[in-house]
Amino acid sequence: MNNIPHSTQGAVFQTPCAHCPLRAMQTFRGFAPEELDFVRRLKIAELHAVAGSTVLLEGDTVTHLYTVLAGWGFRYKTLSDGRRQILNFVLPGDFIGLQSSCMAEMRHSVEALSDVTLCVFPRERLWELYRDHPHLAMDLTWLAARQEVLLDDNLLSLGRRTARERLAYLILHLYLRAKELGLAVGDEVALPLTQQHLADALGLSLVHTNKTLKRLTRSELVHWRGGRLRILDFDALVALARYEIGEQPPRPFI
Amino acid sequence: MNNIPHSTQGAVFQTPCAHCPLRAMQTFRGFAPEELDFVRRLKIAELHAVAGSTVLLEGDTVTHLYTVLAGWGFRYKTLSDGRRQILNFVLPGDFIGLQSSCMAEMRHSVEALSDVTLCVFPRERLWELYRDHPHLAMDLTWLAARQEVLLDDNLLSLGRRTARERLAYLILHLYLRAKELGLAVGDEVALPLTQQHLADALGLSLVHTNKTLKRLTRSELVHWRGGRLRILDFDALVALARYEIGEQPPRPFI
DNA sequence: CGCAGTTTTGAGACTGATCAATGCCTGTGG
DNA sequence: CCACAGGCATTGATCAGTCTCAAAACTGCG
Repeated sequence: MNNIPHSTQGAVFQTPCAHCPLRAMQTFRGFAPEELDFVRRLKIAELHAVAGSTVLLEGDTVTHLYTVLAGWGFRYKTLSDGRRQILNFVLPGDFIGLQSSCMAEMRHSVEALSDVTLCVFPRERLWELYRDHPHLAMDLTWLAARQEVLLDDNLLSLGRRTARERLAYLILHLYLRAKELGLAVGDEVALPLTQQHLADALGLSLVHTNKTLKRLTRSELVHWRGGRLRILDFDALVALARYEIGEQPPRPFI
Repeated sequence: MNNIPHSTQGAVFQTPCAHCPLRAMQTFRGFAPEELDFVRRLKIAELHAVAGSTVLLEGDTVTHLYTVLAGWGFRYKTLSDGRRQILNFVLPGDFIGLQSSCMAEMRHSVEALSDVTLCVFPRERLWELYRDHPHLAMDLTWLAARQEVLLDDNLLSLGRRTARERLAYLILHLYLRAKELGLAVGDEVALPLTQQHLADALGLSLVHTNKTLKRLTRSELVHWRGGRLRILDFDALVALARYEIGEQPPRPFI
């Protein structure tokens, strides 16, 4: 009982829900006391995934649901010959694993980009949430709907934007999401990505991604050095990407 | 009161929920009596959209939710210069408009491909559904999660498949969805699409789509004539597209 | 210092885009 | 019954964007 090992999926809650770092943020909506209480009891563990590790694997049968507490990750799928497509990036507040409730097997994988902390919820207790906390249930739907909006945007990008526009779009997207979570310092963010990740998210080759990024750098729109992204000309990026800035009411999370 | 006009959005329910054509299908799960009763009262109208008409427009503030009862449509987004991307196709049983519950404005449009019949639900009563019918609430989440799975697949296609593979994938996807709904006769389906629609769904130009389709026809994989699609070599298509056939439990719908 | 992973660069090949016609149906009006 | 218009499908020629291959230059780290 004593001397609990420092395992990846320990029984110890390093982060009590009452002091959830997400709740402190302005972007996220607060909980009613009884909701907080329920979520606290729903959380059965905290998972620490090391940078580069696979959190979920396509084909797995998953019995847990996760909320990202801290860190960056990405969802991806691969074709049988190894071609990989990053579907989107996973940031704090994102809910992972809902798909497993409608598909027998996981249809995508999730990998940690940085060290990632996740709250773990047992899938079989999801029913309790729906039964006793309709408000939280709506929040889950809200999160799913938001995912869909992001995927739609991405689809438009892959289908109809040129490489340059696509990269500008992705950069803005990442920057704005990071900023929303307070991860940006002025016009600068630390992105734990390699250009290979960008390429796989953009549906481009590594080489062409590099050349495109170089062009964006040379025209003084952005600056990318060793994982630090700096937005030099926000408006020009927005124009280039034809970025639509969508207003959102405060986000829920679980 | 008599002589009710044959309006697009009449107050008359041509299709009572008790005899919903979807319920008769094997793919869809049944309702408990009280659920059926609730949904029946939730449905406030039936909308008939003529082929080619716009059902929902990006930027609109939408106050209704819809279930497709019959017909084909598609969701799409456009860039400010007119480039259009079809996000996915909408078939009977699909639920439309959930996104509006998290975004102030619609982030995509929906257009009818054939004449389409939709059940109309008021958005503001969604809360009642969550509060009183947790089972239906889970169904909604299920539907949203399934959407996400489809979008993920699509994203992989646009990002990493070649034109040929992409087309094979889309054709299989459409065929299997139609078949699931009993819209296929043997290896043949009537698809109310032009090649322009295919192109916009695939992220390709019209010309290249045509040439690619021609190649698929010449190699005896499919046959496409005036809106009729015929699968000539299913296995070869599956292999070409690297199509993953995912098993699904019986679908819910609202 | 040397390695492994990443970024950068150049050259050439190829996929898919664009432009420009032409052909093919189907419905309409004379 | 024919002429014609409008929407779609088809084709060829050329062009541009992106990919692949190959190699070199960097970077952080043990």
